[in-house]
Amino acid sequence: MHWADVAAKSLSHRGDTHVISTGITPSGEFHIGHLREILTGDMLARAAKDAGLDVDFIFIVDSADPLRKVYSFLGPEFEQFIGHQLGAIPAPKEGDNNPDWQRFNEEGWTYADHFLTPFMDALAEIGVRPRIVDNLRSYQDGKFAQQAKLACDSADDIREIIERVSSRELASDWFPWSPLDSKGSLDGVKVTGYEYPLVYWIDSHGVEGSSDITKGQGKLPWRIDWPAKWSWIGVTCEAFGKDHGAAGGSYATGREISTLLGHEPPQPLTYEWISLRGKGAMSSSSGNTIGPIEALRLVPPQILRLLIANSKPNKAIDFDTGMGLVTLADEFERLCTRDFDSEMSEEDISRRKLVQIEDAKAALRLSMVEPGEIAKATSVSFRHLALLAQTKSSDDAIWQSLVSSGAINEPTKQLQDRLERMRYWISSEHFPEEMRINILSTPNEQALSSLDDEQKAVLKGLTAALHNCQWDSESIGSAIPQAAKDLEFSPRSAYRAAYAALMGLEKGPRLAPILAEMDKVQIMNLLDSCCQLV
RNA sequence: GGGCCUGUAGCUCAGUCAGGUAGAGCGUCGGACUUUUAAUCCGAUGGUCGCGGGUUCGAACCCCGUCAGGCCCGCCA
Repeated sequence: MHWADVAAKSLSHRGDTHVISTGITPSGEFHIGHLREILTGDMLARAAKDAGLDVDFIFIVDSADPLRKVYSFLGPEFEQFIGHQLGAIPAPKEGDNNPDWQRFNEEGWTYADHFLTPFMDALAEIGVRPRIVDNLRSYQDGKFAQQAKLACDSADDIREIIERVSSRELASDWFPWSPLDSKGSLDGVKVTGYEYPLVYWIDSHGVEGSSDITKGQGKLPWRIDWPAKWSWIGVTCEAFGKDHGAAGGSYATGREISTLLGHEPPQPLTYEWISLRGKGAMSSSSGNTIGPIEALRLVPPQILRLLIANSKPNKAIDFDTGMGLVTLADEFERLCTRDFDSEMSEEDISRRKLVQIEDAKAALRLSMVEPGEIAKATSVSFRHLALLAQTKSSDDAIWQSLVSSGAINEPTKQLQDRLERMRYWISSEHFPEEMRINILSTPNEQALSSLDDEQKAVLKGLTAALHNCQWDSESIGSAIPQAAKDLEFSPRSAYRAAYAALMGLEKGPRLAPILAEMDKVQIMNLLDSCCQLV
């Protein structure tokens, strides 16, 4: 059974109504690692709905978290906001990346909005539409009031849980509430007393004050904030990264604190990280990232979904924006054309085979942008489209080629969309070299020397034929095989010779349309030089 | 130091929970397509299941140990 269906089935044993949650801190540019968080949750939510459960899928935006430091993508003026909540400070402004006070004051446009909005747009395109829970607003609206009171009343119990489970010692003045100081920062504030609903404090400037825990004048520390959310929202299942999932991590303390707060801990689903192939783990601060938005400009959303659907959550994904993406995309096409039901009804099918077919079927179902959407193959592989996009200058020429070869009747919107992404991909640094069409500028002697006498002879005839040939795709296309036929050889020898001379390869893509797009004089010079060498 | 995850074909991974003849895709190789050849179709190739013990009629799977990689026990998807 597919991992999402397994998890959904396990959820069904707990009850019929579920709140499946995910959460991310909008501290910087989102990357596809974050996409795994939310897609894991989305797929689980869909699987649970398919299993007949009543599901509310939510995305908690941790806008109450403080700015930790002045990241490399921020202007120096952000120094003043360290420790301030992401949903309460201005966004970086285009240009100098310093705080955009104007938009902040006029529209209330915050740091959190700035990073969240493009991510939400990408999510919509990928078919993920969770209910958004803004954490800062929830605090301000008093949603945390009851849990915050319980936590502060049980400060000693919570301290005991965290110290025991994470085997870490808490400071003597530790308190389960982080008040905002006189300047709006959560850093360097010492709690001096508590009398519901007020927490008394003294800040790093020596200022004293009080914080009302029912009105969001501060927040719960992360390890309590999380279970408190589970409690007031009623979360029954949450997908989270392996960092939270390890023994002693925040889930381990969270589940005990959750019980203390009177809420049954949610069913966990821990997932592994995504790294960029050859570049190690994704990290916003090192700039080693690829955003969901950029990934979407390369491939259609279904393929991004397949990336997640195809890997069990506990498997690390090494995201490859080069050949790996071609393989993934072609696999998606293949899945679309398969008839799973007839495959499964085959006689004498092994249990192992059956599992494989089931998983493939489920992965495809979960890869659809719209739940329940029927997969339709485009009948044009990524590989083939990459080739066409490189050899034809206009889109119309590509559709013409595909129609005349019988691959399609007309360019669908899906195909047009795919071609657009393909053209962007080809122009990007991610496009793999081995897919790129390269016509040599000087002869490749090694490739030429591998030709046999027959092929060498054909090369000369071919060169002569092309000299006299009209320079269009059709004429070139007939001149190449004809050169071999004139010498009573198989057309294959002409192609073999042409690839060796023009590209230094044994085989390659359709030559005629490529040559037709190129300068005849340049090609003929290359071929003439080759003829002199053989 | 304590704990979690991962290790299966050249590559990406199923299969481990409920032990029963080692699987898929990609790649590679071969064939077919005689004006196309990175396409498509057909076929083949490929693994001491990290290593060592144990339990069992039987172990990739269960148990013990061990090696390697990643991660957690401040913050992090």
